[in-house]
Amino acid sequence: MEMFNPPHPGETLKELYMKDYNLTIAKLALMLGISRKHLSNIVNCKVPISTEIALKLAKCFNTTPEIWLREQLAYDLWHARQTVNLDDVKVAF
Amino acid sequence: MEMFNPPHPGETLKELYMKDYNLTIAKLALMLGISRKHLSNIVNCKVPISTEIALKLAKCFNTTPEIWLREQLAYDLWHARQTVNLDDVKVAF
DNA sequence: CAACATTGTAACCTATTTGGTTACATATTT
DNA sequence: AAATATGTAACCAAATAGGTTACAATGTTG
Repeated sequence: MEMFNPPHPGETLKELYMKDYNLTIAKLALMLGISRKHLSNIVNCKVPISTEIALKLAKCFNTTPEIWLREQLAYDLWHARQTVNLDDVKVAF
Repeated sequence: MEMFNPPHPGETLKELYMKDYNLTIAKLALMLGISRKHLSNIVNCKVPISTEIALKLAKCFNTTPEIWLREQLAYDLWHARQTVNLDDVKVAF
């Protein structure tokens, strides 16, 4: 159970990939075939990376789609822990 | 990249957990605090396990939520690969 | 067999999410 | 100053997650 707020994969995309390849949001959006607005929302951590977009990133940057989705999963899970109430869930033993 | 259709986590839930603990769909739904219909859809592989439900399963069966979500991820990814068209995605190098 | 428990599913509903377009104002570079 | 790049608002559409209620079809068991 992670103690600290894991990074949003959009941050990784921006800092580790777009920076290295000198890609603007507008250029990369075109390359991926998604809207500039949506990519902007991704790199600003406003929306999650979907399975479909993970596949596109994977092809574009020659990664696995899993690295994007596992980072998204960690991010989502951390935030869900802060909000989901489990008090009424019964334990099975 | 997995060659074969990975199992839906609902199958695991049914075969490995509900069977062991002798839980019916109706009983477990109550314990988790979700509707019987929704749990039925999960164990019949009709709908995915959400982050929230993974947290509930984790508390109920004393697992990590990750085991449910990673299995879901593998399932989703495999199916997305069969449908998402990546032909128009440009490679960044 | 009769009674009961369990299940799948249909019909319906609501809120949220994913993604798009267009337009405009603000940065940031050159 | 001109050109480029960005954030974001106002829209919109399709899909998703999850709920309720009701009913028919199973299984199970006294």
